[in-house]
Amino acid sequence: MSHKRVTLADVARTAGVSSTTASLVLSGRGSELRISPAVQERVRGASAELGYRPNIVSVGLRKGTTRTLGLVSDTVATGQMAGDMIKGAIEAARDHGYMLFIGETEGDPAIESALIDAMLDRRVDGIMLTSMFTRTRAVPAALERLPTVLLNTLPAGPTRAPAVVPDEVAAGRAAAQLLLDAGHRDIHLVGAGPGADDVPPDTVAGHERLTGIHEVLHAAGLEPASGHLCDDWVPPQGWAATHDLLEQHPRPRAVICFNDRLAFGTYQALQEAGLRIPDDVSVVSFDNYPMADWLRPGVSSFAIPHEALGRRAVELLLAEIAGGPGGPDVHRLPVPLRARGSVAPA
Amino acid sequence: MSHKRVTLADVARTAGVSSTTASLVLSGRGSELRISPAVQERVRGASAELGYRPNIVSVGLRKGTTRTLGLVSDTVATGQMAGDMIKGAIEAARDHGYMLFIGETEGDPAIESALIDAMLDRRVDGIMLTSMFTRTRAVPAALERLPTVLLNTLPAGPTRAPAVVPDEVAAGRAAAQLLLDAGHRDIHLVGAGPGADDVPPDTVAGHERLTGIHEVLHAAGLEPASGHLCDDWVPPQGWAATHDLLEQHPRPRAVICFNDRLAFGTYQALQEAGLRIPDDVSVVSFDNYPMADWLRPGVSSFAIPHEALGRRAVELLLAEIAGGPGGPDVHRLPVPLRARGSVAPA
DNA sequence: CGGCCTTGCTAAATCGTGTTAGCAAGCTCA
DNA sequence: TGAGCTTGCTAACACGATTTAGCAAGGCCG
Repeated sequence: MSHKRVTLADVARTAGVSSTTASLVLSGRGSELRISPAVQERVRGASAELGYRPNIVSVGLRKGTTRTLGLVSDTVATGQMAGDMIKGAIEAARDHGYMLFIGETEGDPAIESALIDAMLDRRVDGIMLTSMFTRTRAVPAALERLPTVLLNTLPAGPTRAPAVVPDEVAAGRAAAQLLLDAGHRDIHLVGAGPGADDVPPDTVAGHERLTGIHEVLHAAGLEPASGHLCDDWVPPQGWAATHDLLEQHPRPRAVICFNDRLAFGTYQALQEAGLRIPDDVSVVSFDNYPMADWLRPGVSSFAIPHEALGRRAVELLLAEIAGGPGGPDVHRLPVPLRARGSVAPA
Repeated sequence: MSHKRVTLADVARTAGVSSTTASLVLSGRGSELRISPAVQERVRGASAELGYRPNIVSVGLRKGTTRTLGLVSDTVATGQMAGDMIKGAIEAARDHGYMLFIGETEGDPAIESALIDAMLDRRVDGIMLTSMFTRTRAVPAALERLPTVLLNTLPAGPTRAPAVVPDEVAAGRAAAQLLLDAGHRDIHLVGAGPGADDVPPDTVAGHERLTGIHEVLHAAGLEPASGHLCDDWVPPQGWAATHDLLEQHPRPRAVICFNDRLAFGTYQALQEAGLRIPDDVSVVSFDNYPMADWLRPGVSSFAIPHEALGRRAVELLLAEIAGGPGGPDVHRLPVPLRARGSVAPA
């Protein structure tokens, strides 16, 4: 608290002009309003010399804009996904001179509402509504008049807000195609399937990945060789599902796991059964967690572009703030394959 | 933009009083300054009826306090650790009516400096300097006059800022003691050791855990049976280190892995060598990643209290903001054991 | 010579709140 | 009865920027 921050009035005094003049010069409207080049130079010099930085709080009061965005998430503690998505958002925001408030609702509507209020109290210029697993949700009424973007989330009802999500259907198609191209015909599913409705509740990813897989298999005149629904996609369930699979089909040749944690369980079960990857069984998976690299051999996995999702959401939000159209478009980002050693020809 | 937000002046007008009176009543100084109960009631009624919420930007300009904190991290994308620590900080902040700016430096001093400036521009009330792996760092001069707390980080030089870190020495002691209590005498180390200086550079956790392990072993008249330094604590290195270990000692009985990712690699190598956990080998580890639960059997691991660290940092910061002492104390939080099935009697 | 335009700058209002100083009315009391 | 006190409230300024309106000086022109 000792040193006071240098204020616009200080700059003006040093340059020997009024603070109006200083403000005009520093906001670039100097020439437009006929401030002489000599004075402009003096103001800029004083500003640089004193190390002047405008007080954004004051600007916020005057202009109603705070160069601040809010990110409302259901949880930020879901490992890599959360981290990368937030990282992308933070970086994109910083690139444009914005800062990010981050809040967490734990799925509680009361907390969410309080959080949104807290952000509105601080006059954020826009808000991103995020979920750490892709899902569908309604947009709170309070946000219909503030620039808003849905991140990793699809709107439940009609809304002005655009959405940014990974293109999971395409990823599902690519996963099935990858195995078909390797010559496999009997493709087992761990995590969801075999029917189109055999997916964990409330998860968009499961539904869309399965849709893509079905599309490609049907086009080739095939059905999944088997499907094993898991309601929580963690290694123990992947292990159990693969265990079931092996009882019905002792020598599977190709498995699609619905994410890398399931794949971890699948690896454990296959290895305990004495089956080698990829020589005996080919495995392909989704998410591209760090774990995909740590399994032996690494599992080929489709990488959700978390960082790009966060980045794109910020860019859409800034466009909306700048007065862009901001239609309720759904932006689907590609989910590229990270090939490792888990797929071999049939 | 359509509906204007309701302002203090609106409340005052509705209640038929001056905005001074409304301000006094709503800030609780009404009785102190002899506003009659009847008027106080009217003001509060009007405020509730209109749904008045003070404009924090304006308050910030007037009082210089924004009810906002900054969290400056080297990276937020390091999985669970980052997420939980940030989650703890966010929740503690919210509990006290504060919001959190989160920024990421990627270890670049220029970005860090720009980030701190951006937060100062927005008049944060205090800043937390965080690292996602425990390390030592200097406090930028710009922060010596703003309330500051180091989170998961120790100060390199003299500073006013207190620090919050996990008590890694105690965790190291407890790990060694756990194996000694189970009757083990030959204890192998994967990730660091055997000598006190055999630690990855710049990591406080490695150094302190090793110190604790040494303390307990020495007190029992023992030395580590072997030590295997890994410069990056990831599964492939854990696998390689354990591979080395098995060449020197084909039948190890007890292993301390310096984190769960190393333990993952150790599991892989032990299982490939046909050794069973815990019947043949006991394994204990640190960090308590989700992965610790996913290994079969789960690995007993010392849990870094990430959420508590974040929470405590916010509490210290708020105490400092409230004018507390804010001495340069180092707060060490306990690192409790999460026992699973990876340790058996010798 | 008086009205009008241009040039180059500034005074003052504004955003929404907190805070200091003080005012009007009624009461007390010598 | 009038000085002084209490009660209950408000006017006005401050925070630090932006923005609107406008002023003074000089030149031009009929």
